Amino acid sequence: MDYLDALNEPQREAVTYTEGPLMIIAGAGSGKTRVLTYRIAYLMQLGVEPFNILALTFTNKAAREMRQRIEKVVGNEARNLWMGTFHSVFSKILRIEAEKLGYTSNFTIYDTDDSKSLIKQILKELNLDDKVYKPSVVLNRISGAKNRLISWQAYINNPIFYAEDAAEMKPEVGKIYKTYCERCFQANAMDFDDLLFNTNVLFRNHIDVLNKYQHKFRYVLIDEFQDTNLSQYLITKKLAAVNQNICVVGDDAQSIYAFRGADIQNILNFAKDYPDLRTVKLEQNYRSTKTIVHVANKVIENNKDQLRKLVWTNNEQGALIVIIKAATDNDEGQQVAYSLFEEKMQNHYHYRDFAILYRTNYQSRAFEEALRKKNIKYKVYGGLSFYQRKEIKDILAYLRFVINPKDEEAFRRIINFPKRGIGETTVQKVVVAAHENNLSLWEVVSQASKYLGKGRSISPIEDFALMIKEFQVVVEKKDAYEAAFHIAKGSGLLEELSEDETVEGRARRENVQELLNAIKEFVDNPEREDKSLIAFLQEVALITTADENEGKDDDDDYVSLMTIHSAKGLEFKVVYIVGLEEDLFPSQMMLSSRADLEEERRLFYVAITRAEKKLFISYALQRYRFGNLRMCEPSRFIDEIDSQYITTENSRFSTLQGEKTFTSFGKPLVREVKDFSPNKASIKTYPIQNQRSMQKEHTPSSHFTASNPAQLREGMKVEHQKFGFGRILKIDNQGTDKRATILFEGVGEKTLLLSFAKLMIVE
DNA sequence: TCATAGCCTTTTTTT
DNA sequence: AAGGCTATGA
Repeated sequence: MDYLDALNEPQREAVTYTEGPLMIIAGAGSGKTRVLTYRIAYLMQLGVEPFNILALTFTNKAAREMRQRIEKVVGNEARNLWMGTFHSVFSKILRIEAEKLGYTSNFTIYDTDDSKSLIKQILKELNLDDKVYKPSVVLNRISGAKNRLISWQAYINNPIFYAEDAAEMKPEVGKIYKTYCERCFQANAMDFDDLLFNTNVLFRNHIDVLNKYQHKFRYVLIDEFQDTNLSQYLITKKLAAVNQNICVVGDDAQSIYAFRGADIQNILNFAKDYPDLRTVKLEQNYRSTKTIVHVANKVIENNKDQLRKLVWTNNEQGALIVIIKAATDNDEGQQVAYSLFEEKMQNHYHYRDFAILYRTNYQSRAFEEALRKKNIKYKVYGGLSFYQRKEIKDILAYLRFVINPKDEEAFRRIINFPKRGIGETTVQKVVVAAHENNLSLWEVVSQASKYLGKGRSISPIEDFALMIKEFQVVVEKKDAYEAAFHIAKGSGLLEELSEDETVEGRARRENVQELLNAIKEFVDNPEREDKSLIAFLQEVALITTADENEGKDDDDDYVSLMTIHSAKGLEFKVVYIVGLEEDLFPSQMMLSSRADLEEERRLFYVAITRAEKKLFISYALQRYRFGNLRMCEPSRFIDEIDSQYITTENSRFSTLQGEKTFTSFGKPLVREVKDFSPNKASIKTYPIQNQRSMQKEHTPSSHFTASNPAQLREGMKVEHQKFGFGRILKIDNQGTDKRATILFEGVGEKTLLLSFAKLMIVE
């Protein structure tokens, strides 16, 4: 245990104080992961069996990394630790105990899309307007209730909730909640929140089960405690009730998931639940320069709700924080790319030492373009996950349905895809028959002649039922990979894709192949005990973008582009926090819905503290948002930074002042910057040839329509700002809109509205 | 049942 | 800018 010598005093205590409740307040960069790793290793070296330790992390990735690090200290015994996210650990337990709750162990996990589509379905049935009851808003409300352990029964019986909903003109939310839960149950499905909610129900109603796990998990650890919700906290509290060996690690200053039900009060109130709680504060930062630590502290000081602690460091003073002012979002991209390259050259850094962090995913575009132009390798994290792609979801839906034929969302997805002549009317008939006879959709479909009588639509339905039954036999007999391959082929999905010879089509086929490979890997992994298709589907349902394509790159030297949320837990030598504009960061949603900005500020704090050596902050004065150009004001957060730590010397912004000719999209433009004081900047850009628009006042625009739509003809080669080169396949002329279907190289077909499309004729 | 023109909405972060 | 939804006609 010589690793103890390398730790500072509070760190050592955090590792070795093993008996009784412990709270570790770990400031940013204070060596939290190290402490957690050693703590678990230490426990094991004291003789605690790995299967008696439960460690809950925030992401699957964090769990995997920690397991590897522990393995380095204690060897492959670490494999037997119970370690993972709340959702993954308790979905496994629920699978074992499913019958006790009236589910079967092959239950489906509904993702957010499934939940939303089910809500849409329910709205239709209840005759409610989905513009008033926006599915995402309704789901949020339901999710919030579940996370606070408010059942639909409690919700309906509580006049306060009804009043709240009525005040928002949505009095029927309670009814939707009820129906939603009933339908999930009928479908033998749980959504993300159910995994936690039902675990609570299980432990409440089945004391014997609770006892079993209480004795099994002698030591419980929770990482990122500030981001747990009430439902999660109560689970762990119950589990730790016997042994009282609960250790939570967190930092209230980094609580950034309130929108998902995380409750910062959990960490603020923890001491009340455990009077003999031991608290350890890790306040020495080993990651960042003095400048960065100072600035971070200063920013977070503006929040009222917090535990007292002072993060400090012995590291060097370090460089000042550089503010980059840009004219437009594209200019911001270029300046950041330029600065990043300079920084790399001057300091002999690698690309992997850099991160560009933004508030929303769509902001990545400008940076991708600029980096690509400079031949800088980058990787965008987040956005659309592999498992959210249509072709993947289609296959998964087939697999889900074969495993759990009650899965209504999967049913709706596959019943007529690939097309087999079962339209909406027929599906409606099935639904009605199912309701009348109190059966599941599958029960009706599998005995179609009995419940649907005669009719034109009956034979395709019978064919469908036969196909699924055959798949079920295959799943029984073969391993997960062979079964999945058989289903992909037998369903007609592979054939459907094989007809598509566009670039996109080929990419889809590759994705399907990759999914099949993933299943094969799953089956071939010797460390895995449960190789069933059910196990695979459960794991896949809980995979997030942060967990994907680990170590699949031949070359891992690239700049990381991601949202601030997904940057939590990571560190980079040089960090660019971009898009620091009012309405964007802090987000407009926060500005309008809540008076205080504390969570947005914590988000800024998290972003700042990712940086080790140097921090850049950038903002643009004009930006495309929701399809149109807006003027932006610099974020109030910039003003909150201690001005003695700021420099703007690197900014190229001053060079934009006055009139300047530059090119955009191949054409020369004049840009005129009149006034660039932060609050009143005005920038105009116009095409140089167009004399008339130069004389006229017009809306500021950094782009212009390069081609008159009237000049476009089918067969022409064109260039689009975003999609690159393409050829016009077809122009539709009817109606008020003109649009063109264009095949873009490497992108596939896009249909664009010509009055908006920024197309340039190439030949 | 299916394809499509035209209209309408979107408008944050993610297990 | 782009995707979803609906009415319409084949």
